[in-house]
Amino acid sequence: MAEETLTISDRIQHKLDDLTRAERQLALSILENYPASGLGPLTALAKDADVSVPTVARMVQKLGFKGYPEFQSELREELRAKAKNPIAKHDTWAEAAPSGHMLNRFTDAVIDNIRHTLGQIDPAAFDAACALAGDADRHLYIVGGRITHTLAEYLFLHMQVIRPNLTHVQSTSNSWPHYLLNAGKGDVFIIFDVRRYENNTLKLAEMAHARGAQIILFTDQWRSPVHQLATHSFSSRIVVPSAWDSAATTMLLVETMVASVQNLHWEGTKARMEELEEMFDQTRLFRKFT
Amino acid sequence: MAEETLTISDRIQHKLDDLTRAERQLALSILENYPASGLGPLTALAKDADVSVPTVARMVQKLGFKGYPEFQSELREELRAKAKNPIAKHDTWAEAAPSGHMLNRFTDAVIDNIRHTLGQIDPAAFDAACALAGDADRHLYIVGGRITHTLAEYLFLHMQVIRPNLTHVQSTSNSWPHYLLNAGKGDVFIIFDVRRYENNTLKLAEMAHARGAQIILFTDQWRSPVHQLATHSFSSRIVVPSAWDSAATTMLLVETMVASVQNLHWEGTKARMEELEEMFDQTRLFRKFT
DNA sequence: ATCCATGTGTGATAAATATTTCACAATTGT
DNA sequence: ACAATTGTGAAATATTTATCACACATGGAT
Repeated sequence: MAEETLTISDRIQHKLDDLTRAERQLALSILENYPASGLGPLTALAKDADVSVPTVARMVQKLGFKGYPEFQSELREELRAKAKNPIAKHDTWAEAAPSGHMLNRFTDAVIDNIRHTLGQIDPAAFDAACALAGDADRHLYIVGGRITHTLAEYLFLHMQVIRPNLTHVQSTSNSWPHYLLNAGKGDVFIIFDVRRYENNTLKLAEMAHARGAQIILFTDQWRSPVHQLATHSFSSRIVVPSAWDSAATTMLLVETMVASVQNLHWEGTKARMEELEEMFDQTRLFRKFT
Repeated sequence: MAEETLTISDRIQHKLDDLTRAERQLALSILENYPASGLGPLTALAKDADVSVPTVARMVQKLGFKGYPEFQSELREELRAKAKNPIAKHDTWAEAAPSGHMLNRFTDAVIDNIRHTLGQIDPAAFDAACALAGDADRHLYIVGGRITHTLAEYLFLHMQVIRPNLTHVQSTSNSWPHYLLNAGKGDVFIIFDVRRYENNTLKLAEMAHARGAQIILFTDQWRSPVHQLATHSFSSRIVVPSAWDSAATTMLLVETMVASVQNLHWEGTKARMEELEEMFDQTRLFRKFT
């Protein structure tokens, strides 16, 4: 139960009555633009609140801090905590499980990854990338590595329904140079490369780039070296409590891209989907819906 | 347009390419819990990012600040401005995009899916499933369908490092009956089946079940018919604003399972991972870390 | 394989700032 | 007028910042 839910702001307000005139003036000034002003030097705060330096020093100790540095440090800690969970309602996700259960720890990390990742994405770049990916006049190559080829294939399977003229390339295979023979200016490569970044993928990207193709890169927070060649690159945070990295956030981006591209060409997509349905019916691949 | 819209966060990201390895590490650490960590003393920041003091000093100047104090002061100014501005909408994920943007709509849906899915999972069943999946005495078959085989393979690739004695089966291939010849009592099948549920997958599940194998099923909220044969089944919510369903939540469950199983057998996994690393080094598949 | 340029950490140090505390005078309200 | 509060100016301390020289590692080039 060591959980300290009292913010410094709360503590100040609570003590407001015990403070003297100048101290109250100072306290209110701190609350005025909280917490920024408390994070500057003591002198600046004093001038800002129009009180003297000793008044600040006195009040901070009156509030129970050992000194101004400690006060600041706790303010920062509070800020940290606040930035971490703006939607902290769900401290557990699998409510039946203890909060230390892997289900909750892992999900926490993934949600956090999503938040960080989305916060850093430039929507204009994303839209531009979707437009490129949806342009059927350009041949689209989708490239994945040892692990990421599963994501690449997932994207490929969906894009296949949306548009023609695309190829799935696995950078770890030794057949990819053949594909590049036909690639050229105006074509688009969607490349997946997360750590550990693969040599083959980089080589492939270099060749594609040399031929004038555009590159859309999905990578991680440390960014594959391919990003220097890429027209658009999107980096996901991928850290989770595991010996491996998480692909969930990248998957989210991929699916969002599919949804966006599909929106751009809804008429065509619809027709293609219906054709596909019909073919599935004929092959009896799926169960009739019951 | 005297409006200074460039946040320090933006500036850092923009300059990310010009930074060296240690500097980038520092920059990412700053962004990690922004802006709190940048408001503490330089020394603390250096320790936090695990870089040396001069590195911090060098980088802030590289970013165009006269010194660390100036950097901090601008950070505080930014925080002040942000707190003043009431248009801090926390209901969007990609803050730069309008709330109606696909990035935000899609992410909303996925988070919602995760919440619903996790809320309905029985942790005991999950743990039991992980124990089964980690039991190297039982042969493990991982089965996916037309789309889901990408998830199946993702799971397979990771489990392969954790334990021996496993096979990836694609239910849409016509070679799967051969695999079943060897399957028997005590073996485990992890099966992925989401709508539209595949006939082949059901048949495979029936045969596996008839031979006394245990089945762990990953399916969607409407549950594949396989669930009647399954020892444990986990259903994800998969609805998103798209013509397709989302696999992101299922991916989350899969990754969590990998992390859990890995925990059960950490010693063995560690040894296998090190062997794998060594083999990778020899094949030069990956770039050395720069 | 060897060498070189680059980047990085260490430890030390000087300079700059910040904090804390004094004593005392000025102010204020009672 | 008294007691409490506050500001002033200053000084002592403590901390922080900015550099430096140097050793060491690394990756790339020859």
